[in-house]
Amino acid sequence: MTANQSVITTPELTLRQQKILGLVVKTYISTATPVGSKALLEANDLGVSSATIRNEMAVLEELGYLTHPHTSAGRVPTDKGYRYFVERLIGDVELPQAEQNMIRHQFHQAKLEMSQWMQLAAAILARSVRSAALVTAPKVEQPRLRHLELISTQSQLVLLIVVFQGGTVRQRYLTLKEPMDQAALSQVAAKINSIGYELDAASLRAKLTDPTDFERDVLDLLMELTSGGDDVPINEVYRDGLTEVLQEPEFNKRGEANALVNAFEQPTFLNEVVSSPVGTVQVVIGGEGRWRELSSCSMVIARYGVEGFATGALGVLGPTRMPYGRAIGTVRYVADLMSDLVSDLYVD
Amino acid sequence: MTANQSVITTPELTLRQQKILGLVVKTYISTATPVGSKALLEANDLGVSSATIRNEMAVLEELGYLTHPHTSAGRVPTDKGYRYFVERLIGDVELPQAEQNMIRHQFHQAKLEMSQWMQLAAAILARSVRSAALVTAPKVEQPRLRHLELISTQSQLVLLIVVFQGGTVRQRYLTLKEPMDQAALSQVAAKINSIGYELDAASLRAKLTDPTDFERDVLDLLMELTSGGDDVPINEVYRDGLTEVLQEPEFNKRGEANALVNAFEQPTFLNEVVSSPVGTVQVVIGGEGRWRELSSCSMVIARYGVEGFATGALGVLGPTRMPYGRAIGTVRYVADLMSDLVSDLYVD
DNA sequence: CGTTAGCACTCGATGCCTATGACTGCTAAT
DNA sequence: ATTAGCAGTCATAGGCATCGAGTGCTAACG
Repeated sequence: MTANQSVITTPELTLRQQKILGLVVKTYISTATPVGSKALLEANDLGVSSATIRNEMAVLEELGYLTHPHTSAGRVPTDKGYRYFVERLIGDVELPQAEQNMIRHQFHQAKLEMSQWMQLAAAILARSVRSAALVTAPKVEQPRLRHLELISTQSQLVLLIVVFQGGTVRQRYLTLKEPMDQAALSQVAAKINSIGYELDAASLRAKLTDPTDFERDVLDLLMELTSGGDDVPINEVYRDGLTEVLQEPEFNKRGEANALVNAFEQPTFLNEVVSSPVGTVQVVIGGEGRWRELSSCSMVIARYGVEGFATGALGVLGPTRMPYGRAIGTVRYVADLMSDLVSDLYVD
Repeated sequence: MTANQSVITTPELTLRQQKILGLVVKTYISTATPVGSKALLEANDLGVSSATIRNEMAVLEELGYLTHPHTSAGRVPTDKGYRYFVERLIGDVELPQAEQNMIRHQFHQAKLEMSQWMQLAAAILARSVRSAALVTAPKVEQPRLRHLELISTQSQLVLLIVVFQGGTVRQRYLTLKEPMDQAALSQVAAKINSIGYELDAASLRAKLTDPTDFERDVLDLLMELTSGGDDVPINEVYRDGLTEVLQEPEFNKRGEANALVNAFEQPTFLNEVVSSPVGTVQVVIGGEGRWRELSSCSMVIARYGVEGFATGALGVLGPTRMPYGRAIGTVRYVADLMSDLVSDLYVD
């Protein structure tokens, strides 16, 4: 293997350049300061002098993988550099067995409740990757009715509670056009329960012939609740680790910190991931594509759950200077764990 | 009324001192820079010269109501100064009618769902006070059973869903010691539903004679869910406005910002308020008492709901340099609104 | 031709100095 | 009791020299 021979399908980078790029990325990720040729040489055993490294770095800069903050500073990876690192140089990202066990153990110890698991998942992601973590609740695709309850409150207000197959519960209040007592409400509920058991809202509507006005209202509400629509439960998001990630030096600057906090509070970017299949981990570096504001942030996200049945999203949000290996490994492992849980619990 | 005659029961401060203290607090709150004697004089029509104001300020400083960041700077209120301001000088804190209407209007426009109202309450608080807002879900004291559902999933796991009077829903998974099919589960659920309707968990246990092992497990879980215990739904907290409040100049310093973000993510201070009755607004300045870390933060919090039945907490968290008048007025108004909602919906 | 030693150069960071000016605190006069 | 006047204080900002990490270039080397 000669020096300028390239691996895989990367005609433009020599092996040595790859090695140097990888080392720069790794060093910068762990030290947070621009890395110079000399420092790189001292910490790692490359067979060459600092001058050679400087030359290679200059080439890597010309190719767009590295930059300089200013003339007399060391090199810093560009987004393209990180991207190359993630795609080709990162190697094995699987979590060590010991950590996998630890995580699995924590899940087994938690109380048997979805919300606890999601909170736990967020905590694990945050601590393991040292970044902000987000987990959304799994969303059932075609929820089938399990049980419906109509509860009268005062002032012509009725509380509707629906339990769907798999245990999703939704509730909503409903105003009555004319008063009804609890007995009448229970009767309607019983009727819908018997007709609609294990049906989705559309089938239920088709099957319920000649509904009263009130029954029609209830059905409309059911449709609305199951279609999802715009009321995607933005609150059903579990978060952790914001404090820790704000410690990172890149968030000294006011603007960067704000962009991060904003994204964390309004994680619209999680919708990005809906297009990808369950099980694949997506890496967005420096707010590629849209997400201009997140220029100094990266995210590693994945969907979890059972495709076509119930899926959610989870991931981490941190500086571009993120430990991508750990992040990808942890996100993948936790997503797989959560998928198993969903498959155990929701699919019956 | 002579100049050194005091109002109410404040023997130590003359009227003029009160006026000056009030002006200093107000000016500092709106400008965020230490206020000097001259600036104070120019903006307000006091009948005296700057030298007199300086003398009075020196007295106020000696009494502990004001400080100096350094010799050549203007005055800044101390926590004691803010406290005095809030207790005695603040005057009318009721929101103007127009704002009340606007807020009420927004509540009427929202979808009829408790979670939406809480999110809305947080949003209104955050925007109106320009600080971070927190709202916790109302917690029912002695929840009575409305409906219980047992749903079999694979792998000897049962999902238990309970609907309580008033619409609170809790769910939890339960492991079976030996397999049971859905029919058997439904039978148990039906039995508990018929016996326990409108009972609290303790009464239900008393009434259910000779329970099977599985029934006992279900009852234990019910007790655990209703006693609240340590699993106070820390996730059932609605938040808003963190981004905005982080813009305030006091959070330029890393440490202060972190303390705030921490408190916002883990709002243990909301437990502080459980001792106070519904309807009273509590003001904690500069992390008085415990909350040492929150030395540059203040909070204005209140409980809402129906005493002894279902109550939650809400409030705002911001810099000590907080518009206390608006904060108290808004928190009170929103808390009252939420109390009305709870009373309409939960009490039947 | 790739590699290397050596060296001039760049530029942020640091420290020191000197205004500048906003305020105070004091004193003496009113 | 109040006020005008003034000396004194101290954070802030700008100017300037120093330092040093790190680069880019050139010439020499194998």
